[in-house]
Amino acid sequence: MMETNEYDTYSCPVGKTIELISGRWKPIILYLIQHGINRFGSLQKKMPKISKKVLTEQLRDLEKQGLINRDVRVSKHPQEIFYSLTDTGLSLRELIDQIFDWGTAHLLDETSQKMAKSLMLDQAAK
Amino acid sequence: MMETNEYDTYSCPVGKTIELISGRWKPIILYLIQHGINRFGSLQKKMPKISKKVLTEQLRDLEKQGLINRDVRVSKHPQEIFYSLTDTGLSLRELIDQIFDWGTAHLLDETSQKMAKSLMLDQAAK
DNA sequence: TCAATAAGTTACCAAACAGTAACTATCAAC
DNA sequence: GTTGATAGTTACTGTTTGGTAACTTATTGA
Repeated sequence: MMETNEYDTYSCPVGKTIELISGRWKPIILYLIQHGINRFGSLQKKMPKISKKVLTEQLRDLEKQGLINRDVRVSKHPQEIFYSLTDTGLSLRELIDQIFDWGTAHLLDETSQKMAKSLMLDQAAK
Repeated sequence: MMETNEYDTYSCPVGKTIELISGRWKPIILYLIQHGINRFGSLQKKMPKISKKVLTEQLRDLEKQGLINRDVRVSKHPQEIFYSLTDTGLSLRELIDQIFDWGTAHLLDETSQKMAKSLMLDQAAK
């Protein structure tokens, strides 16, 4: 077997996958969109600490990466924009759930444990 | 059910888990250590593009995070240092394998596919 | 016509992260 | 006492990421 294998970040599927969701807010955004929070404004309300600029950036990224769709309804009063998960985005969410499970099992401080519980109720009610 | 849930990156177990492995080289380092590449020098040989500084930083990080052990053998000629996975590190590797599977299934360019095949041989031979 | 709402954009700033190149410390063998 | 190996450290630089605050565009309803 080849002993001279060389490893680089550019050819590592793990690194590339993590890149997809390593924006500070991306896992949360994917989670919220999957749960029907699909407007710019309602996403902002759920994440009071994110700025418009960064929210726009991360949404554009996710769109470019093929994880979400951006649909404009021009027919309405002020134009309305709806975000939704693509198939790839949905399958990635399943992976993120596994990451979530590992995290709640291994990272034990009070804040994240509290969060974990409230999220798990949501998961159970899916 | 509370509709006023607010989401923040500091209380998200997914974000925290991803932080553990979001150093540019960390998934690869964990992979190599698990496969017996456990010396500073041999790690460097497998990742020719990493600098000593960054390799040191990432190893120190992984140690602080409780994912690897750093053992010094002073008895020997030039002092020898051996890295190994902790239990947490090992369980994280299993998660990383799932991320790996998702990545190889969904990210299809030639370089990563080539890499994927060679890594899968290794996995099969575990 | 003027305020309100939705969904941004722009300019600017600070911290985090990755990288290069040169230098260091320790010991053993020659 | 100098060379070579192992495992770093230091100083400096450049890029990426996230953040603030103010401004913009389009449309509708009072």
